[in-house]
Amino acid sequence: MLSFVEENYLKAIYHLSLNGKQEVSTNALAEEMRTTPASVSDMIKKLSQKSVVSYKKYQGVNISEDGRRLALHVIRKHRLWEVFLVEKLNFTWDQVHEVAEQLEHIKSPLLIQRLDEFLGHPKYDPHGDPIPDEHGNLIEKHRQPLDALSIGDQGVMTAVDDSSSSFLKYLDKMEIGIGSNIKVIDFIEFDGSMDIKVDDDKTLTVSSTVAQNILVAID
Amino acid sequence: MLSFVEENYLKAIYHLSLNGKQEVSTNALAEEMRTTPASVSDMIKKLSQKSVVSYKKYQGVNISEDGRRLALHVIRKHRLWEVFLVEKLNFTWDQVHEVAEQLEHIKSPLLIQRLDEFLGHPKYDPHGDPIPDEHGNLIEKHRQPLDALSIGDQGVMTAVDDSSSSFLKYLDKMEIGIGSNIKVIDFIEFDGSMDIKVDDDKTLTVSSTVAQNILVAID
DNA sequence: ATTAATATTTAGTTTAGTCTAAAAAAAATA
DNA sequence: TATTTTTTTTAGACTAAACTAAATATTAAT
Ligand SMILES: [Mn+2]
Ligand SMILES: [Mn+2]
Ligand SMILES: [Mn+2]
Ligand SMILES: [Mn+2]
Repeated sequence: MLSFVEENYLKAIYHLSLNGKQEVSTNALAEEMRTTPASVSDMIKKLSQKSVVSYKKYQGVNISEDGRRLALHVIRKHRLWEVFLVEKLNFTWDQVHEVAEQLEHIKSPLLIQRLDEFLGHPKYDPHGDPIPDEHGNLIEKHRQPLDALSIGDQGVMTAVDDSSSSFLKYLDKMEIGIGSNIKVIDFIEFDGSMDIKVDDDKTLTVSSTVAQNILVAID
Repeated sequence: MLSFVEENYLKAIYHLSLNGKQEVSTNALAEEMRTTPASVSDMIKKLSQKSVVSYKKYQGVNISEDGRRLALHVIRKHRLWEVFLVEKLNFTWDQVHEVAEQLEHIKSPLLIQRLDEFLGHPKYDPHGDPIPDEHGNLIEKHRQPLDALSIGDQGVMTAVDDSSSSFLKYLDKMEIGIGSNIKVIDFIEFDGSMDIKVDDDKTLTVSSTVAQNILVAID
C-alpha cells in the first residue's frame, strides 16, 4: 500500500517518463514535485524497495509495470473526480484540479466503480485527457499542439496541455474550448503568434505560448 | 489549519463530551482513538496550542467554541458524503462509514456547498444522524433507545446508535430500518430482550443489545 | 492519614517526509 | 586528458505522530 505522498511521486514519475522518455532524472523529479533533489533521492530508494520503480545510483529512475499500473489507477481516479465535479456539481474546468488532487487518494474500489457507472463511463476528463479504464488501458485521442499547424490547416480542439486556472479562464474569455473548430489563418514569424478562426466565426490572435497549449486533432 | 489526524482527535473529543459530559479524560480519548494515553497527552497539548481545546494538566480536556465549530464542520462533511454514497452511488448504509472517514477530510468549501445543493440540503444521514448546517447548527430529532420503552409503547425508528456493518446488516435481514414503526409487545426480565411488532406486521424478538442501539421517537 | 491503585505525563525512540550543507560521481569543457 | 561545472547522493537535523517504559499526580481504599 502506497502513502499519498508516494502516490504523488509515482504520478510525477509516470508523467515525466512519457514526455522525456524512459529514465527520469532526480533533478527533473525534484522540480516537478517542488522539493529538493535530496528528498527525491531518499524517496526513490523507498519506491524502489516497493518495486514500483527500478533504480541504479546516478542512473535516474524507471517506472515498473506495477508502478505504471498504480500511477494509472491514481490518474483514473483524478480524472473521474474531475468529470464528477464538472458534470454533477457545476464546477468550471479551472476549478477542478486542486480538489481532484485530494480526491484521487481516497481508497475504495467500490467508490470508483460506482462513480464511473454514475458518470456513464466517461472516456475523457474536462481537459480532454483520456481516463484509463480499470486495467490501465487508455485511448489517447490524436492530439497535436496548435503551433505545429501551418497556415490553412484546421482541426478540432481535443485537449489542453496546461490545466492552470489562468490559462483555462483565458480560453473561456476567448470562447475557445474542447470541441472548438480552429483554423490557422496566419502565422507571424516574428514571435510565433497566430491568427486563428474559431468555429468559422470569430478571428483572433493567440500568442505562441497559447498555441503550444491548445491541442487539436486533424482529421 | 488542522491536519487530518488533529481533525480526528477533535471529532472524538466532541463525541465524548456529548455522552460523558464536559471534560474528556486522556484514557477515554486514547481508547476512542485506539492509541496510547501518552500519544493523547502529546496531542492535546498541540490542540490546546491551537486553542481548539482547553486543557489543564491532569484535569482532562474541554473542547472550545472554535473546536466545536471545526468538529461539527468535519461531521457535516462526513454525513453529507454518506448521503451521497447511499443516494447517488447506491451504497448500502453499512458500506458508507469507512469511505466517509476518508472523504470528510477533503478541504474545499465550494465542494461541500455544491454537494449539499446536489443532495437537496439533506437534514439527516443514512443512520438517522442530523447533518449540521454550515454554521454548526443541528436539529437533533427526538431519539430514545428502544430498551427504554415499556410494554405497549410504540414509536418510529429515527436512528441507530451503532453504525457497525454487522449491526446494520442484521437490521437489514430483520427488515427494520429508519422509519419503521416499532411497538413493544413483551419485555423479558431475565435477559432484557424484547418482543416487538414492526410496521404492524411481523413480530420478532431482539436482544437487549440490539434494543439499546435502535433509537426511536415517541410522539 | 497513609497506603495502594489508577490515571496521566514525561523521557526517550521510531518512522515518514522534509530540509541544508557537504561529499562524490558524471558530464561538459578546455 | 585534465579541469570545471552540474547532478546526485550522503550526512545530519527537524517536525508530526506514534510507541514503550518510567516518573509523577490523583483517586480510592484501608
Ligand atoms: Mn487535473
Ligand atoms: Mn484533467
Ligand atoms: Mn459514519
Ligand atoms: Mn452516519
